[in-house]
Amino acid sequence: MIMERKRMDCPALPPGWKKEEVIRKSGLSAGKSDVYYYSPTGKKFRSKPQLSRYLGNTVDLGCFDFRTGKMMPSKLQKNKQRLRNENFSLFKLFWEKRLKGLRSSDVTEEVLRSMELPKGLQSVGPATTDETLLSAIASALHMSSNPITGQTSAAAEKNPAVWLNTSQPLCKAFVVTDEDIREQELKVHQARKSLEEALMADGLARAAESTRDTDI
Amino acid sequence: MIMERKRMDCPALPPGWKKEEVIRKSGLSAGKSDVYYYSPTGKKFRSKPQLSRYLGNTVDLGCFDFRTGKMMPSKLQKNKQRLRNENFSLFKLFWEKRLKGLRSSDVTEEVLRSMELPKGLQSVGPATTDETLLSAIASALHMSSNPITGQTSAAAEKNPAVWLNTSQPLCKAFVVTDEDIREQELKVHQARKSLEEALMADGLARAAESTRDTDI
DNA sequence: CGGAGTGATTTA
DNA sequence: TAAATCACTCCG
Repeated sequence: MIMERKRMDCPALPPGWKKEEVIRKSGLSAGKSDVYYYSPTGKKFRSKPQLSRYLGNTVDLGCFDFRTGKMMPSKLQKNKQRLRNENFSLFKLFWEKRLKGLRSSDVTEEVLRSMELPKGLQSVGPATTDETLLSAIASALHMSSNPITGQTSAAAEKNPAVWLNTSQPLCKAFVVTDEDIREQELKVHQARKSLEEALMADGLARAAESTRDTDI
Repeated sequence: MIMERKRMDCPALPPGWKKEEVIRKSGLSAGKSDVYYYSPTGKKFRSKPQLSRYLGNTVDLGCFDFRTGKMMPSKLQKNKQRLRNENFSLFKLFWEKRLKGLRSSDVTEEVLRSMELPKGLQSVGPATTDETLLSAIASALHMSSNPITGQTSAAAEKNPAVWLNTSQPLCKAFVVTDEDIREQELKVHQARKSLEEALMADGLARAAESTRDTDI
């Protein structure tokens, strides 16, 4: 008599959490298994996202392998990398959109309002802090002194957050006159200068310099 | 209003087949797209190999480009090359397996039974003939006088037909004594000699020489 | 348990 | 490196 559907203790989770593995008996996926977790109160969890939402910051599931129920340190590196990339892309989308809409007359006001980061930026991953994002901002301000061609891939339109050419701002490829160039450069310069001032005034630039993620 | 996820007719396939392109919306691969095909009965196909297996010899997908859904005559040359290589690898898989199981006492009998090629060898690609395979056999008998290391890739286990190191026989990397080597060499020599005799006796060697694929 | 959507792996 | 295939997750 085989004992299936047994709820096992799961040392990687807080005391009282149980893990269960159920083998599929028929169909195309016969032989595959589903893994479930049960909270101390008996609530059932069917996926890692569901588990993460429930546990929140009380447990870091970054390197938790849902299927085995064990911590896999190897996963940590990949997750960190992925989160950083997502943050960075989101930041650029956000920032370039801001710059694009600026006119020189309202740069300062705009920059100040920019300090409220959009929801998407704030909610990416449990380990994400405003500090990390601002660090990215500070970095980005100093890294591009190259020719600007704009985004050439059509994919950028559909999914700008990921498909941006990371060395180019968010705008389509364009043809411009010399006057256009001067005008645009002025706007960008003013916008950047104002942002830097705003950052300094707020003490945020310092925070950005001393972030824990030093390997960006 | 953008129309996504629309199943389009695909003129390159038989009537009733549809093609669909779906853009990935999130995650690391956001912005990339997946192409699917649907048979007249609604079955979904997610890759060219899967499609090929289903259509078998009823449609020649040699120059079919899965992503665009169109026939690309330029692909033909490459495919011919690839098919030949696959045939060749399949042959070696087959033959080395035969040799591996031989004992010197039953070499001749084994060789004669080997003339029935296994199904996998006979059904690869619409243009494949026994003649082509026998040509490959004849070639292979005379081309390898190199050090033998065996197959080192773990992938060879899963997909031997394609992933064989084409300069090495089908066996795992091994450690052997001098005696092992002499014993094995004897077996291989005898097996090859017997095969050559069998080929000659059956008139197959001639067929192998005059195959249409002269550019192997 | 199915299957669309996405990650992971392998290949050219 | 990017593209193609394959495997898996996750939620209905």
